[in-house]
Amino acid sequence: MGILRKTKSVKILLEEFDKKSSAISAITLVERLASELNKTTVYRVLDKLEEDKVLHSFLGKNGHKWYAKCNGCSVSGHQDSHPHFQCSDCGKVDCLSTDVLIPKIPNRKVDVSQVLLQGKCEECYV
Amino acid sequence: MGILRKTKSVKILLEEFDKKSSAISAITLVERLASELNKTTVYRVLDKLEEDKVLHSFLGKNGHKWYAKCNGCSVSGHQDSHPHFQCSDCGKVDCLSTDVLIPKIPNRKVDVSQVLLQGKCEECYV
DNA sequence: TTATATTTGCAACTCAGTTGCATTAGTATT
DNA sequence: AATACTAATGCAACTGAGTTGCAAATATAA
Ligand SMILES: [Mn+2]
Ligand SMILES: [Mn+2]
Ligand SMILES: [Zn+2]
Ligand SMILES: [Zn+2]
Repeated sequence: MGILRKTKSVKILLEEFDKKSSAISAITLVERLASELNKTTVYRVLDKLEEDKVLHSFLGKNGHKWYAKCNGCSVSGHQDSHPHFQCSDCGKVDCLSTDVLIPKIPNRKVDVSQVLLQGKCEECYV
Repeated sequence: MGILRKTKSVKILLEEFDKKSSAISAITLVERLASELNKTTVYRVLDKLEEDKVLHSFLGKNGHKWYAKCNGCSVSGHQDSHPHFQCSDCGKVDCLSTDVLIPKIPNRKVDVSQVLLQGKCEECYV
């Protein structure tokens, strides 16, 4: 059922995602907000913001959870199947708008695709 | 430095991968072999078999570790950047030989790509 | 202002994976 | 075949991301 009330926790978390457009790991949010919010609350609010399609989540290269703002998404149409890029130098993670075409796989029906690219980001790329 | 000795543990683990060609999660191996091998040993031998390019690893949809036999890989040329497919029905995970083409990403240098597809496998696909 | 349900904090838990260390067992040498 | 050497193993304890149950706090509607 998602977010029902505009609580302090919701506002604090949304502010973090307004500050910059790149993705933020749950771990980072928990430690960055440790003085204001409880760990459990952070995880629970992130969950609900995802249900509400305000954020979307994916797994980074260690299998840890990352969240990013949904861009072209509404409740009617949710577009979270884009690739993500994690910089091996600075660790920054971004949503990519470039489409990765998944070819037809023989004898299989593909429903979901997760693409995580790694390399150097714009700032770290000499 | 990888595997140096042909121990009982190495043989037991390699047998599991000879039985069938699909990938096996570390969790499954730990519990399946619990009566013969210690959990720590399973993880350590898997690590070394990967160093030796006998196996390769990747993360499944929950961020848990999976291993599969390397097919066209030698020590000189290791090809582990193929896509993987996890069946949402039966849970089976396979290496795919179909190539997923990663387009050029503006201002970024892509070194590694992880592609995990989910859907129905050949047996579960009606 | 009161009533009600949602949200929060806390502490304890889960579980995949790791680490330190003493013991065991491959392997090469005699 | 016995010895010495070192890698590999088992065990127990640990780590850390994420979860759960429950009582207290707080947003919202009446
Ligand atoms: Mn994204
Ligand atoms: Mn594979
Ligand atoms: Zn970078
Ligand atoms: Zn299946």
